[in-house]
Amino acid sequence: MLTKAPATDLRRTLTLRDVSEASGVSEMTVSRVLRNRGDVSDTTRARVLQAARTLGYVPNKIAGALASQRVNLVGVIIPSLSNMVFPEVMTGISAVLDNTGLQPVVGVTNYLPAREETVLYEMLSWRPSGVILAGLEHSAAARAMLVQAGIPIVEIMDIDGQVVDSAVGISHRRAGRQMAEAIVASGYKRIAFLGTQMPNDFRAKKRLEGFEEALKRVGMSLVDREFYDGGSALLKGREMTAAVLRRSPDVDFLYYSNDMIGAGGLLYCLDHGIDVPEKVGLAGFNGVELLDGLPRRLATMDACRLEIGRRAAQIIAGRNEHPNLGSDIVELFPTLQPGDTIRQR
Amino acid sequence: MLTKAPATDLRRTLTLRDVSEASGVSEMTVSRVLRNRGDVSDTTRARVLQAARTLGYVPNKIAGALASQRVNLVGVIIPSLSNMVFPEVMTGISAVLDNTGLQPVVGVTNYLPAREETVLYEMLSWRPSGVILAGLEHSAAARAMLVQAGIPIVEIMDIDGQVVDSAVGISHRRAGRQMAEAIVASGYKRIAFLGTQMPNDFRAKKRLEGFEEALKRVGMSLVDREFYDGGSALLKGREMTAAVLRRSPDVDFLYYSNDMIGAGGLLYCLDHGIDVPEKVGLAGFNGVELLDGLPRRLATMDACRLEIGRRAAQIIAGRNEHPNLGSDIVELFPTLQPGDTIRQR
DNA sequence: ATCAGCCACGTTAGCGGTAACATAGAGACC
DNA sequence: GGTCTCTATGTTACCGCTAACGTGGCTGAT
Repeated sequence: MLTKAPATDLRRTLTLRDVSEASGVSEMTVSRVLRNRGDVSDTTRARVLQAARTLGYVPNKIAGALASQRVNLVGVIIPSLSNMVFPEVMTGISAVLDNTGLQPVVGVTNYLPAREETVLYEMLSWRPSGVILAGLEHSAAARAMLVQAGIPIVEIMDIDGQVVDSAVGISHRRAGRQMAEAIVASGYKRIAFLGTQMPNDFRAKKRLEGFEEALKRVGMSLVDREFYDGGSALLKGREMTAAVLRRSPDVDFLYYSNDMIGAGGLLYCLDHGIDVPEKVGLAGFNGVELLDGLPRRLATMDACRLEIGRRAAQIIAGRNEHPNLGSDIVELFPTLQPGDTIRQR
Repeated sequence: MLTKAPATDLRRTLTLRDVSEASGVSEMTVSRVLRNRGDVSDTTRARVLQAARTLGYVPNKIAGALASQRVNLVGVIIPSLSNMVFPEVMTGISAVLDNTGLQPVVGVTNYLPAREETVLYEMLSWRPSGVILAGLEHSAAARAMLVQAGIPIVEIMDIDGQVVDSAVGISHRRAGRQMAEAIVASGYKRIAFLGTQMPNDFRAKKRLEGFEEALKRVGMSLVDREFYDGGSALLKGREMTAAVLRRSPDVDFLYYSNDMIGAGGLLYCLDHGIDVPEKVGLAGFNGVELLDGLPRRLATMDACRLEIGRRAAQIIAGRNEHPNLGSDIVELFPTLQPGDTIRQR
């Protein structure tokens, strides 16, 4: 005969009632103790905590959230984790949220708008206290959900475009322009662009637009361009650089859409005895920590990633405490770090 | 005078009742349509979907989860995102879970046991369908929670130790041993170790233990060692390598605890005209993609990160579908990639 | 002594869904 | 035609917790 588990199955997950019975007070009092809310005498509090601890009780936030209509989660939607840029944004976000009782929950879109839509839908279905998401370009459905959600929304990284609610970022168009101006000012004449193929990396696209615009203003234009997608960025940087230099031996500057491929290009040039920055200058974008370890410091522009994360989290946290605060648009200004790969005139 | 919002506030978040009223059927039928469960006529289904879409209804998973006692979340607890190793594990996990209706939720511990404990507590309070977490070393409280939780638990990366429930990983001790054997077999005699300071990176520690054990077995031992913490790993690799070569000019092999500092060391050696691998050999650990772009391929050992993520997710998904499946311990075997930085005899 | 006021706790009624069961209506089958 | 079956839908009772309010007992001012 099968042994039926006893009525009080030891493995059944515990509820407030279990703690309440173990400590001889009502469920409500236990709830008050565990949330540190309302008046409870010290002796009762101690007894309840003791009971909860020995039982190994873990509150059920699902029930709590449903009852209180409060969820301490903040959705964070980013295109990629392997990028090295978003982990730093996350660091900024976590640093701020850690002091607020709010908690970030990450979703990754892989630069796919359709995926962004489903990730957003999933997140909103958990009724978070706010959403932080990268970029200003979203599908119509996603935008509608964001507007409808009735919670603070912060779009990060970029401010060149229309904002749903709040935003923290830099102008990538301006960043591209600034880099072009610096390159031109250093006397480079024949400039090539090497970048990502991804049609949905709108920020890289805007940088390129700004870059070309600034060139055009002084009567110049790109002499070559090369795109890639997928694979090891460092390796791709080498390969693309080789391809461009072979095809256009007379280029004197290589502008990369990110530091990783720029680093690959730099290593390639050094390997092949190309005089950097005299014969060929190089620049990337992002200011990733990795660059510190390269033989020469690549010219780049800091994308303010940590600060973007921090400010975005502050907006969410602020709106969470003071619900009638308005929306907020914060523009940050990246600084150009010339490094050792742009000629100093 | 202030305009009071009308009774039917348009910004109030929608419920099943709203959809039910808009489509003229009961809440239950709406619920069935939205979950694709149970019999619903095609005409009703179409009407309900239409209503839900035009209203912009987003289901409340909190209520759904409470009622159904089912949560489609899988907690994933990892030490760090900036590491380059965990993003790849995540890729493996996501790839498998995407086909199961389960969804990963990431928590980061920064290699702090106390933080692991709180992250785990937070996660369990949402009653996920499973937990995947890195490493076998946990605080007593964390271990107790894992045991109590009554859900599938998969510890990943490492299998040298005691498993709570299921595990997928490699033996880091063996990996260290294998690398030492390969190095010794290539004729190197004076070997130094360069690694992380972090007292809680137990896997790096185990690799070193295995490494030293294998050396000891052939009557050798490390001639020098150097540790770091924080900062750009690539740069630290350079600095540590410089320090070791200055202090012990006669070393002929540098064993790094990870590829990133190994890459820094490699760049340093190449910069300084040191003959690699004849005068000095180098090896790292992990098999990160980054290495493909370096001037020379660093010797390393693949940590099977993608596969670890996949297998772990499979275990969770399997247990989720067939609750009476047992626990499972999967050992994977990393392959040594000699690259160009170990002498070939 | 009386009673307001407060403290420490208990009671009640949901939160927004879903499981489980109930039920009306349309065929199917004898 | 009557019973049976099946399909499409509705009803009821929770899930585990918390907001809001209720209450007994003690304190201290009057």
